[in-house]
Amino acid sequence: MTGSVRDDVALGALGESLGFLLRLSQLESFRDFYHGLGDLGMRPGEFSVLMLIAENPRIRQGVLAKKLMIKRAHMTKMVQAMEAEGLVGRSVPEDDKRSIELHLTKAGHARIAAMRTPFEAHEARNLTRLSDAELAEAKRLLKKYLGLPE
Amino acid sequence: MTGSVRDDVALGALGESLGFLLRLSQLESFRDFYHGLGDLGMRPGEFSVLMLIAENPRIRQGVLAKKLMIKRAHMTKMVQAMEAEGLVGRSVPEDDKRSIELHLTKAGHARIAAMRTPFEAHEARNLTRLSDAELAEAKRLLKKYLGLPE
DNA sequence: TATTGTTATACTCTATAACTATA
DNA sequence: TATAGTTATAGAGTATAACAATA
Repeated sequence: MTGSVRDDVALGALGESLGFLLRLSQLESFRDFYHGLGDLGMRPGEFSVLMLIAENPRIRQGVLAKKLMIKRAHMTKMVQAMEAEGLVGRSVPEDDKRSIELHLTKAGHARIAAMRTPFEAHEARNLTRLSDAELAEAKRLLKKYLGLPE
Repeated sequence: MTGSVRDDVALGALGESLGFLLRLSQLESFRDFYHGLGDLGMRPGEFSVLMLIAENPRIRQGVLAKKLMIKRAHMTKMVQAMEAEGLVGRSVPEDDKRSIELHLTKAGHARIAAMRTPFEAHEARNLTRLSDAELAEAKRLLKKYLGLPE
């Protein structure tokens, strides 16, 4: 039996640290993501890349990397893996031949479509402890913290 | 010059995802942590371990690992490194010789004391975009999301 | 000169399983 | 048998620097 010893832990100043709370919350959220979408063979980071390409066809790798706070070197590997999987296509634009534009293949769109319902279920699960209003307020505050538009 | 192309990116459904917002917010917060405390040779995770040991003398490794959502195998390595640095001491309690109790050494306490002011400055920096009241509300909501006491 | 994407390297973090010693 | 910590291994994420092609 677990918890028999005494595992109530005082958090002290850490319990009032935004960064600490963000870290734990993010781990909790990712855990739920894997719980609901793990079988679909996609991690949160990959999912976000796919979603952003879908929303922004012909987006460039560097722009995508910056937006997702992923290093360009890492983005290269992710995108190459997704291209090998047949989810993403790449093309060099005429106006800047250094860069690479990304788009979803048919399979990429299908993958997103397949994940949509379990993803929404995952999002809905966040309501177990937070009310609708609280969840909305939490999102609003995080967006403001990030400097994102309302 | 950066931003000359057009790097306004539509987030779509992702922009309304709590997990996605948590992820970006956490990265932003950690970035600031490194900016303010990086020179002190301690990462956010190590700092949280040190703080929790300080708050809970004689805490057991497994309890600490569970609270911080760190795998026990990883916690072993972290604690060993901190012991090698002379920050943490370990002892086997009489009542359960399988387990290990942790405490801070004098150097460990000194390290925390040295980090206190820059850590508070880091926390204060979170107020640049959020008001006092908003920051407090954000923390309250995250704690509730985590199932932590008020 | 600066930027885009690439490659290579190293380190951290995570996940898993097998192991030991205790319970 | 179950649990606490350890070890080993593999994979994923991150950071950095050097490079080629292009701007």
